[in-house]
Amino acid sequence: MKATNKKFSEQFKLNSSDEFTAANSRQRFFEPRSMIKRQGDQTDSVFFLESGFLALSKTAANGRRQIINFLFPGEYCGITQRDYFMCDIECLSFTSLRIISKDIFENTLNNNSALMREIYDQQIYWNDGLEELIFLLGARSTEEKIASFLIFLNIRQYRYLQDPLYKEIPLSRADIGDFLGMRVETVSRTLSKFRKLKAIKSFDNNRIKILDYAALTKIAELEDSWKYWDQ
Amino acid sequence: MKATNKKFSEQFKLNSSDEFTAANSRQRFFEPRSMIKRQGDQTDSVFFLESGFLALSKTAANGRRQIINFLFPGEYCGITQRDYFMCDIECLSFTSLRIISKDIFENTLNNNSALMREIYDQQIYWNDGLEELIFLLGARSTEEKIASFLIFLNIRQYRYLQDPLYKEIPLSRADIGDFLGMRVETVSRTLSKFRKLKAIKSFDNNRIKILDYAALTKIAELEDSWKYWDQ
DNA sequence: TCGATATATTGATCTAGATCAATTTAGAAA
DNA sequence: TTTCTAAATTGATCTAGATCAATATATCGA
Repeated sequence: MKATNKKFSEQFKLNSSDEFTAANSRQRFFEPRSMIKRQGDQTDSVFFLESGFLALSKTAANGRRQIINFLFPGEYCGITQRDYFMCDIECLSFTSLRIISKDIFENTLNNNSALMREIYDQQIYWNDGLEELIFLLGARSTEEKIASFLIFLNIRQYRYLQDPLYKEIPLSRADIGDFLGMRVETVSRTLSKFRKLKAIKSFDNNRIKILDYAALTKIAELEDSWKYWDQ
Repeated sequence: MKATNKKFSEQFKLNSSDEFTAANSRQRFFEPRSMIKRQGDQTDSVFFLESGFLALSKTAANGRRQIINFLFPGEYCGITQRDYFMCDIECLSFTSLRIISKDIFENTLNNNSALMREIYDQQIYWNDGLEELIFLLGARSTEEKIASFLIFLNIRQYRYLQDPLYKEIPLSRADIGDFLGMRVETVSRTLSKFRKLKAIKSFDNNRIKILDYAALTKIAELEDSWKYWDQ
């Protein structure tokens, strides 16, 4: 696995994946829109995303779905104190995943302080991001949310878009709405408006290109804190 | 400090605070509503909350305030990869705080794997909570949000309410609104409604007692995942 | 104790965004 | 290619919750 994963770990400086080899974990591939785990499943394994994009989402009893966050290559998921997953873990694109049993993950962590430190740091980073999201989902209008979201995705995707392997994450209007807490119609209307303003263009299927970054930033009323995402 | 803090660390099984003594940190006391840090301040220290309750909040350019989360005794705050705080850190009650310089915190962490593990675990727990919050703030109606919030606070406060030192967190209607993303009037109206249903009663100042837990749970449409908070 | 000031409650409107509905456009299958 | 099905767009209403406004209640200082 060290060999097959080398490209990603080198390119994105993700060393920790090297700790998990064919000997103590297994690799699996998924098609777009397939489910890796469902909410309520036991948290018996931890996942390392080698390539592709994931969405973590939870569907309420009334049928409304909330996307909690997106996962990018080089990130771990399934690290929790819960006994059961609170989210569906869903593939948005073709995905290559390393599956590590919870026990082995815990053991490796306890015996390798460098890895512990690395995953600890990633956890802090993830935390910072979740706080930003709570702010985004809270006190903001629809237009601000969508503008912020487009910038957010653009920044987080940036390094992958340099790679010929990757295209934009294929998100439906419903996905965007389920993330930002609004209906598809509202998403569509807002995107149409941005299109008329020449701030974005959409092409192919579900792909959005930002034409006027400054205009979007202005609509989003983004402030200093967002520079956190910019690396 | 080991001595003065003994009561809390014993009672709530918070050992890690013992790592930070008068020799490598300092204790400070705050009045309700005082600001410990403001958004934009440098992240030069980490805080350990010995007693009291804190709110982390961010105010947008347009004046709207979003409370990101609440902090309870025994929790750390200020652990971030950011150079500047994205939140105000505000006291909701009388507060006793241990202030640890970032450098010392980092050093101690790197030289003490048990402490690293403990803070790592707390970070995971915090993370789980943030994901729950994103769901709460997202796809839910006003009544669901407020009912969920009351239960959420009740559960998280439970162990402190056993202690004669503590009363309910003194939250204004504005605080609740800034957390759940609604206006004071809406909070007030919804609480009045719950009061008429005999689901809650309010007394003293800002204090709310749940009379009919089952009714609130029903309104909140809470599901399994919330048992996570219940410990 | 009595004002003075801040917060909570309740009522009357207004509006952003949800909901309902009708096309249009895209993608997949034959 | 044509046909079928799903997603996106656009328009017409409706409504939950915001906003505006008027008391009421609580807190604090003199």
